[in-house]
Amino acid sequence: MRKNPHAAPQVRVATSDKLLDAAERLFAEHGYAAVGMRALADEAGVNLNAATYHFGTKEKLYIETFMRRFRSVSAGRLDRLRQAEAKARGKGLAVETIVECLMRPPFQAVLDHPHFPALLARNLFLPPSFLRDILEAELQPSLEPFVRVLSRALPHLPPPLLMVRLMFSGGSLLMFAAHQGGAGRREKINPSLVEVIFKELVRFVSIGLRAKPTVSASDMPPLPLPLGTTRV
Amino acid sequence: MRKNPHAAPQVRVATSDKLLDAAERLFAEHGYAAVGMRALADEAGVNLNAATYHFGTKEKLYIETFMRRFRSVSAGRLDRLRQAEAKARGKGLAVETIVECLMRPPFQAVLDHPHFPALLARNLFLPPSFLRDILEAELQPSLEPFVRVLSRALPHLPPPLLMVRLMFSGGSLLMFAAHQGGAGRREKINPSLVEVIFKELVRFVSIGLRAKPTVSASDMPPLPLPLGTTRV
DNA sequence: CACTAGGTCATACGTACGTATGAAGTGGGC
DNA sequence: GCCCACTTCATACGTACGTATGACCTAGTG
Repeated sequence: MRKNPHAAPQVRVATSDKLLDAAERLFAEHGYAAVGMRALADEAGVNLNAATYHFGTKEKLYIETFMRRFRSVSAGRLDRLRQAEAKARGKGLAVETIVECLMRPPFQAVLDHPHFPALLARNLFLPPSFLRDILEAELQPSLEPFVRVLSRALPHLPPPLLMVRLMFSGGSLLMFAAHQGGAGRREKINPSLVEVIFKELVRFVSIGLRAKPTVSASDMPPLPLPLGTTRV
Repeated sequence: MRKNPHAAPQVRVATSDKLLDAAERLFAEHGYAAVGMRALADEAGVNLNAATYHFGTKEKLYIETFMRRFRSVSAGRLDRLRQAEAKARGKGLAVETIVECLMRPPFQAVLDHPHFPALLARNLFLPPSFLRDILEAELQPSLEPFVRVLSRALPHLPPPLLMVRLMFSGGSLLMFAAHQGGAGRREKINPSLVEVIFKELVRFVSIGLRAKPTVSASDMPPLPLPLGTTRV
């Protein structure tokens, strides 16, 4: 039972949510292996056994911690893209528009959730092994539509080169996230500047994507989609 | 004793080097906290106590593991920059030249040492707390000369904007490294393509750096050097 | 009221951790 | 041949880990 419907509705947070929030803080800061169940329980203010009860194992808690944010970013991206396509009414989308759809949701999440950036960098760059297949399975379909519309917007860019440049673009976003992220003592970027930086990011990436290719398609064999996670 | 001193001098690797190599493999793959001293000793084929004897603590071994690669990359960068400056004989350097000096050494290290990319991504994005100050102290002086020559090459770019774009650029490199890195089952990029990709990286970054700024210097307060490590 | 299911609790299990200790082995210089 | 500093070894210490167990508490339901 969660809450007496007649009592004053003073915020009564479910134990599992307390755990997810605490896990986000600690896992983002220190990584999966460095955080123990006792530290998690203490941070959440719940019993040691609560995590096992609600999530089964530490691994499942970790996965859920990341996935609840990841899913909402993916959904936001596809939403924006669909809206932009509806608005364009069949005409092709501009590169800037596509890049904005791609980058705004994670960028916003970085600003909304102070620990999301580290969580993102941790799991996109160097996920623990048990997360990799799960992540890849979620990542691929959420990116495929963007690759599709981008190759329409950039018909002269050989697809493998598009992939490489998208990889670079993702790195730029992730680097901002990593820099912005965390609760450490490094000064964050002035909040009034983040919109400027976002526009710069979109610009930096769009210009790079649009650069005239120096190699022809025939010089470049197809590449696997290079946007997934590092396989370490 | 392992070997007759009169026998053929089949490679006799020092224990401390065996440990550093094993540590590079394991730490890169799994991270600091996830690797135990026993796993390290086994991987290196040495006694459990060897790491403590040669390095003092696990933390010091980790630091040395990363720093021996990091130092050589930093030195390579400064070497190249100095050579380019000597060659230019006082004339300013082209952005492409500077970017090439900056990116070639880490790029080469990524190709030479299969575990360097993961090590790099791990420690630049999400270093364990005990590494942060050490890393920052080494990073700052090795990057300052590049910032200096870049602001000369891009006099119309407000310095804070240069910083932001350098952050994006570092992300692009790191993303390539992270993707290339690791011994996992993800297929690596075809070796014959890496030079093409490097040229693309330099091009992508140089074009982005050179883009005409959309904000004026006055709209942008100075930013701290945003190239260091994430503070999580 | 008793019963039940969902949730929380203290406690304990076996294992693995990083490090310390001191003995044993090693090769170079005399 | 012997000494010596250096290195390697087996073993053990105390602590922390992830998880399991079963008692207890707390509504909601008849």
